[in-house]
Amino acid sequence: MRTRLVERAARMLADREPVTLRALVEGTGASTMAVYTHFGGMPGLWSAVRQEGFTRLAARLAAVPRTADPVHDLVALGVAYARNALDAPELYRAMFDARADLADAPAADATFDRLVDAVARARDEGRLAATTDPRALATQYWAAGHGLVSLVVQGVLPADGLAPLATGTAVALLTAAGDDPGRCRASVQRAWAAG
Amino acid sequence: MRTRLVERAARMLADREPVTLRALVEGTGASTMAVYTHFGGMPGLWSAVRQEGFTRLAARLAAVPRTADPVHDLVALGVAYARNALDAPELYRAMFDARADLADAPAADATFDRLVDAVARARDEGRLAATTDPRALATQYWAAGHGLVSLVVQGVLPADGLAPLATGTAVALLTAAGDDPGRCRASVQRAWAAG
DNA sequence: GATTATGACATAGCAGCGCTATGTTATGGC
DNA sequence: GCCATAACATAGCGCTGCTATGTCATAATC
Repeated sequence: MRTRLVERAARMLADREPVTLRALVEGTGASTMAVYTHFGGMPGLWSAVRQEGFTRLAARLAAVPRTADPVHDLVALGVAYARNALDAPELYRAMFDARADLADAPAADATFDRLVDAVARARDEGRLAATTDPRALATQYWAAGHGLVSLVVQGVLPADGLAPLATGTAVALLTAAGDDPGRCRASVQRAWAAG
Repeated sequence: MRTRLVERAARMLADREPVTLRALVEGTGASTMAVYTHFGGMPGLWSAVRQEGFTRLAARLAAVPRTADPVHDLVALGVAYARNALDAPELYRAMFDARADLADAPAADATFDRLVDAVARARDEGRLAATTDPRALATQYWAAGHGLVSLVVQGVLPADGLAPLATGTAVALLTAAGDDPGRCRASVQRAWAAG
């Protein structure tokens, strides 16, 4: 029942239907109380929906294969992140909604650690400078990607402009971290072509 | 009356009070109808609040002095942008709220053009490569800044981590656009120290 | 095996929300 | 002087999330 409600909320979100208490339980056979017994209320439901969003994102990132090129893999994570967001824009907005509870942070941290690890690997394999702080670079990388994706999801930037902007920013951040410009650009473009 | 309601909404937003129709008009002497005669409803009020937010941002950016160093000025715009957001985080969130109407875009475009002009100047004065597309670089610059500021405003990133992350990203983007790394870093750090 | 405690469910109704229909009043043009 | 118009107030609608209360099935206890 719990999972059914969360999945229905995600479906309604994707269908751009307003997710209200009564509309949510309608069709499930349950009454409005189900939301309170399982989630304690609507904020609890939204928290569960965000967790679901991060779970789906984690699955996407886990599906990104590890190749011999760590920079390519790093960018491939970004591409998967962007595709995940654009495939379910309303869910992405819910994940980063202003009313989001910071208690949901662990779910986000797990996916972020995947990014930190990818940066650390690129550094350890010599593509990035040895002085690179994986956590700091991953944060810059993520924040830049989040900014671009947010603006696209919101309709401020056109979706077809995302790829060139994201590649430009990725190349800038990674070459600043010590990667060879030509090699970096090749890795980045290969990752976007594959995604 | 119009301006009074908008300013009161901004004040309530800053005070973290929920901005509801009845709470808004209470204390102004007006009734709930005032919101409908002046704004056509709550969405219209929010639109006006966002316009007010962009107006204040434009005033902040206009107050940034023009110096002999175009890269310094470019970063100074970013610093002013960040300070504006952190001084009124709820207003910033409202400006980029998911429910924001794209019809409010012109107000945002005006402030964005200020950034494009600053990039174009840096290019024209030889700090950035002649092939630099001011609009594209400004978009990357803005998206990265928006991503960082959004995460800080939301509490995901600590506020004291903003400066180093932002300087790192700015240096990466600007050196990738052709600026001399050492000179760029000096300009960036000077702008952050001044702001 | 009967009893009781517990959790999940349904029903009804609360206060609050944005909004609208209707009535009132003040201002400006003819 | 008359009236059109805009701005205001009042009352009430449908909806929201939520809670108080009642029902019922399951499981543990003696």
